[in-house]
Amino acid sequence: MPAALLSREDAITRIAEVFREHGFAGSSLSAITEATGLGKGSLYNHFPGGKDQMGAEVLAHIDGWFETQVYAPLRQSDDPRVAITAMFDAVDAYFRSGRRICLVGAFALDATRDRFAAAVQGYFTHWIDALALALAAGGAADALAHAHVLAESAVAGIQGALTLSRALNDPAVFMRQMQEMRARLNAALA
Amino acid sequence: MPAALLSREDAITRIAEVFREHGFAGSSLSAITEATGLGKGSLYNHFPGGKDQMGAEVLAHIDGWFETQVYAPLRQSDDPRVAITAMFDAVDAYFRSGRRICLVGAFALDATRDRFAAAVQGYFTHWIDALALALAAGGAADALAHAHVLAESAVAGIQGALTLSRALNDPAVFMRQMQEMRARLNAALA
DNA sequence: GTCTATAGAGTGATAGAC
DNA sequence: GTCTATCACTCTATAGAC
Repeated sequence: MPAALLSREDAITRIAEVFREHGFAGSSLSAITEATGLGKGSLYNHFPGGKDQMGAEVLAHIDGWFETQVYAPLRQSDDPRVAITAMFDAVDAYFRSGRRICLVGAFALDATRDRFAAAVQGYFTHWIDALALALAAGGAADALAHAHVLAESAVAGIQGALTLSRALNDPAVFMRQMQEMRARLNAALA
Repeated sequence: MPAALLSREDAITRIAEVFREHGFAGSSLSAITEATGLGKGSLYNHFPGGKDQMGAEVLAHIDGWFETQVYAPLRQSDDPRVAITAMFDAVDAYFRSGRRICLVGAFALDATRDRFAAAVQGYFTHWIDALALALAAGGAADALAHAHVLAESAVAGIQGALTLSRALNDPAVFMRQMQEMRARLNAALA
């Protein structure tokens, strides 16, 4: 077997960047061949299901990253304050301080959501639930009742800050809002 | 000359709904002809600039609505608390309690932003500035300094709640988060 | 020979422009 | 409705590893 020019993972991350830039519907196969350097034959060899399979695998790859880097630490940590700080550090790195959008959030907004409904829903529920667990463990004021709503507002705030940063073409918006959000969550931890 | 079957404004709002559902890149002219009942010839008669012009006019229409229903009241009101309540009522009505996305936010996320950069940026800066003005007038704690950051976080929270609501297919997320946001802003008003 | 990865011409369908 | 360009995708062919 000849050496692959690109590992499967490399191909997936490059395809993800095409989706980020043009959206799912706006990403043509020729843009994908250009970004990956793979011809159509190679692409269909790796992803017989075509664009839909590429979308699904990109989402699975993102989910894998968040699962190990964000959700699991939130669920397992002894010290919620440390876990939440680590979450924001990971989020800042992943979204390049607001210069990179959330592909799952972008997929959620149009009909693309319906093709990947389970993955899109899973991404956000896992995130919110893991964060709520950490907040509740930290004993947020009337903890269990409010932790889920607070976690929801944090995840929504992150998504909105990404949207705003990109709309205004200003990463400072994201950085500023993440600063605020860190403070809000820390304040909730008694 | 036969009577138009659809006013220009009706056509624009129907085109907007197509964009909301499929995104800009994913909206085909045939989907637009179907939604408007206008043939391709009629569409190019009304919008010689094609899809780009449709996008621009849809954004202008949205901006007009927000200018009169949201921004102007925020700027002009004597009572910031009343103005902010009115803003959330308008937002809730416009976004149908989370069942409808923000098209400007959706456009912001992919390459569509670059086609309409000024409109996208204007929508959010006008919103944030108007809300910051109301918050500062209401004497938010160390008012002028923090009002803009707080306004930014409110607009980001709205955008994120819309994303989350649609991702989870649950309007309750949006309604819950708007409730929280109303309380947060009211608390900031001394 | 089989199998995997490559490339790309060629398919019908459909895109946006007019 | 007509146009051409481009779409997602198929198919054939090639290379080299076993």
